[in-house]
Amino acid sequence: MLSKNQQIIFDIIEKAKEPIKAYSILFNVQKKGIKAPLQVYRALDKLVEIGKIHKIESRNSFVACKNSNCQISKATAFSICESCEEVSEISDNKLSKYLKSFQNKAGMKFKKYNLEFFGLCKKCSIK
Amino acid sequence: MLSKNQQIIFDIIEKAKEPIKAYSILFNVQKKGIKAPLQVYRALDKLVEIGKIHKIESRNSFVACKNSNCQISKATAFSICESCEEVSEISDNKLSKYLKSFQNKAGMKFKKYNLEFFGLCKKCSIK
DNA sequence: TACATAATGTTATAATATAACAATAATTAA
DNA sequence: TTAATTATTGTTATATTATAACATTATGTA
Ligand SMILES: [Zn+2]
Ligand SMILES: [Zn+2]
Ligand SMILES: [Zn+2]
Ligand SMILES: [Zn+2]
Repeated sequence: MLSKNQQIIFDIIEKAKEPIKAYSILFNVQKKGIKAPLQVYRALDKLVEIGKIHKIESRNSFVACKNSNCQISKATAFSICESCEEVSEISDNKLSKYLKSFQNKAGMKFKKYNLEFFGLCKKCSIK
Repeated sequence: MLSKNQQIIFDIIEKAKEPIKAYSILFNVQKKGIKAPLQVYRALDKLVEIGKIHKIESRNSFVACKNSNCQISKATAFSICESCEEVSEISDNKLSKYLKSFQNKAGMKFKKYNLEFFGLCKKCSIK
């Protein structure tokens, strides 16, 4: 169960349909009484922790999770268009299976990963 | 060929042997006459562009490239210890081959990717 | 030379994120 | 159901990361 602030902030992110930044969220929720950056960041931290949202690290922005399984596994993959900045979450069983079981040469076993692909989306590659 | 500032900043990063942050670099190069953040960020941008260094996006820090091939391909993968923050660049042909050729369902072809694995390094997993 | 491009220097400011402390709400254990 | 514990909230101040704008100098090239 999400707390009041968590729910407010999650709703904004989910409605956004595109990555949204913390201070843009803040601007959007000020009418609902959330006035300080920290209130936003705390909710974001929690939402990331429970897998309801993901942070797009290269863009410092946040999106709602579109899958069901990464809530547990913290295995995230995104495609990012370098022209229009469209971001979409990749859901590919083969890819996630491969990466989840990946072990590096030092024998380090990983608990989670984040993968960001960059390129041009369909629309932008036509232009 | 690196310019004067680029070389100074690259040397710092290479010597560091661990990810280093922009303002930490700035502190280290002030005795050499580089006084402003922008001077550091411009050199960093260029060094990232030519593949001499990589940015660890989840940590806002920079490391020298340990491979030879990602200078061209911009295909980067790192393992990050969540306890001691040790970062190492992964060099795994099978992995990079797989990811370079990855296509998502929308048929989007990618020019580059960045992958960050998180877990506990050998040392930290013993404790 | 003259033109273009890349790099530098400098000041100011924008954007992103956390520290520290106090109060309140929700959960759990006795 | 009271007490203890944990999670959440509110608030102010500040730290950290990054870029805008403009002027100047160096380097490469026709
Ligand atoms: Zn997800
Ligand atoms: Zn696009
Ligand atoms: Zn590299
Ligand atoms: Zn470690």
